[in-house]
Amino acid sequence: MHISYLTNTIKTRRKSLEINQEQLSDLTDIGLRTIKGLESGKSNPTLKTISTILDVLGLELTIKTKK
Amino acid sequence: MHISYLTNTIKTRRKSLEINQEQLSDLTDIGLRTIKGLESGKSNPTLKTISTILDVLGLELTIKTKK
DNA sequence: CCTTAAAGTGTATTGTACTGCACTTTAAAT
DNA sequence: ATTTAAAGTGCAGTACAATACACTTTAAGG
Repeated sequence: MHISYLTNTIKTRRKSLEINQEQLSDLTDIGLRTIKGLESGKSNPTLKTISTILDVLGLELTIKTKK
Repeated sequence: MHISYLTNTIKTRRKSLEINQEQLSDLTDIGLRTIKGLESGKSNPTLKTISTILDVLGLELTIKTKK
C-alpha cells in the first residue's frame, strides 16, 4: 500500500461522510495539523494514527498475501 | 487491526519463510533493533516500516470496510 | 549440564511524527 | 470583487520511532 492510496482513501471517505478535517480531528482526538499533513500526503503516519482515523471512518486495515 | 495482530502475522510469516530477524533486517534495510522491538510488540511502527517489512514477506496492507 | 543460535532487553543518540499557533491559499457563492 | 468555509503551509516545541551497541534470556542439541 502506498501512502498516496491511504491518503486518498481517507480523504474520499471523509468527504463521503460529509465531515471536514476539523470534525475528523475532534472525532479522533488527533491534532488538526496531523490530519492536514496526512491528507495532503506529507507524512509517514504511525500505525496508531492510521488505525484511529480509519476506525472513525468505518474502515480498517487488513493484511493480504501479495499476488 | 491491532498491533498484536500485525506483529504475530509478521513473526509467523517470517518463520514460515525460515529466515531469522537478522536476515529480515538485512532484506529490508531496517535496523535489527527495530525488527526486534516490533516483533516483541513494543512499538508503534510507521507506515513505511510496516509496508517495507510486509513487502519483503510477500504480504501487503489493504483497507476494508468494517462490518 | 554446556554450547550455540536466536530472540529479547537497556540505554543513549538521532531523526522525525505529532502538535499548536498563525498565516496563506483555494474554491464556491453571492 | 467580496465573503466565507475549508484546506494547505511554515515554524517551533515535544514525544517518540528508528537505530547502534552491548548485554541477557530462551530454547534446542549435544
